[in-house]
Amino acid sequence: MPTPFQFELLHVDRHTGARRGRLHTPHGAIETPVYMPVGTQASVKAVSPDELNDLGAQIILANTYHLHLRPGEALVQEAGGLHGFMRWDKPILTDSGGFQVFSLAELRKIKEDGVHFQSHLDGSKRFLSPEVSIGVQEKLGADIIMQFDECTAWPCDEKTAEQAMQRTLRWLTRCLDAKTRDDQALFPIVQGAFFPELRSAHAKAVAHLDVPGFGIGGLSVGEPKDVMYAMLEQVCPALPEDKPRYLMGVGTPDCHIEGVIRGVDMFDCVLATRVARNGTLFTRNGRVVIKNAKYAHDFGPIEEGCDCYACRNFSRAYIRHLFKAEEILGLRLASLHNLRFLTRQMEDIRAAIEQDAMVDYMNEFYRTSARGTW
RNA sequence: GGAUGGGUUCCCGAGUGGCUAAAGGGAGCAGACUGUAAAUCUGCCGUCGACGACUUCGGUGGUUCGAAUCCACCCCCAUCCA
Repeated sequence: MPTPFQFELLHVDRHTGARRGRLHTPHGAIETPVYMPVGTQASVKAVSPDELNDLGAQIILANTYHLHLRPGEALVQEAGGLHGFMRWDKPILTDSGGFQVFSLAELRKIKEDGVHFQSHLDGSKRFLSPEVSIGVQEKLGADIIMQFDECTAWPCDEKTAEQAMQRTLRWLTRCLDAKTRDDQALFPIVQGAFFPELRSAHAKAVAHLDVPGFGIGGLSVGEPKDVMYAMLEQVCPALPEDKPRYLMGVGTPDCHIEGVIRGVDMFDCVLATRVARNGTLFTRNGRVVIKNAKYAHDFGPIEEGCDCYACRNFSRAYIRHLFKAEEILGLRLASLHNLRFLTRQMEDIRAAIEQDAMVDYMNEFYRTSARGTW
């Protein structure tokens, strides 16, 4: 019986170093590399837990800040935690609210003690700190919880980056001190913006800690992809091999591949579901904007050979019609397809790593959808 | 037959002498979206050899330096009265 949150490194691709692993949690094991759908408000938008299960999702995210505001962690706890509340019995990861420090920039004020927010719902003043975030996350009851961090923007000057990094480090100590449950895994988050020295320094500063895994934050916030990849090359080698690495907020299929070959094990991203709701579909040949007139008479599936519910049953022409007519089924089908696309991508990546064939997988990927397509 | 109100760019609908190729909305077309304030947001939307030119506001003729806007006649639509 594996110890809680044990990470088994099952295989490393001989040519790229891509990792095939298994992370144990109280709600089951997660095969890595993994893509984790995002359900900010305890719901992956437009998709039911059964559907997530059917398309192969292993773990989903929820958000501390949003659930703290509504319905409040006390209610979720009363419902039996997130698992009981949203009827998802596989692993859940909650983000700490750190990203909202970044994305709700106009509505917050950062201090050493914590961050004062003005609620986007009713304008009321709210406060989030390492202690508050951990307290909320313990009530929400996810399997993996994240430290409260300070995420910086692109571009970012070095002084700001270092201050945010140092603060994130100090906040980590407070998060670890505030933590009381031992059935939840707390991941530190590596910051450092786009400065290689800061990135590796931060990674080294947390690498020795007795924590079950690591988040890599502050990336894919607008910087060129090559910059992000360069940062991963600083961070991953500095982290212990026997712990999972979670690249937060990424992303696109090509970023997943580039992340995996640099040693990333876990990814999450709203892109697939957001873009789906806006009518963009992922295919092996790149994005398909289904609303475009050229699909009006296209009676083939979104993607030939795709095993998702949408592709098995409906045509591009029909889904385009649903979007034009603003029928809710359209965005549901698109969401199901994109989520299946990414979960299948990870299934394929895992299989490729096991056979030391990650290079072949990558070459085939870039053959059908050239760099820049995404 | 009479009265009244109307006919505006694909549709609806502002505009009543120059600042009007003509508000606004819809439709249409295209783009964006990476730890979700997002079923959202942005752009285009008369034509062209396009920082300029040309053609448009039911039709014809007229007034005027200048008209979708004023005048005359005609055509059509709606409602009401006979």
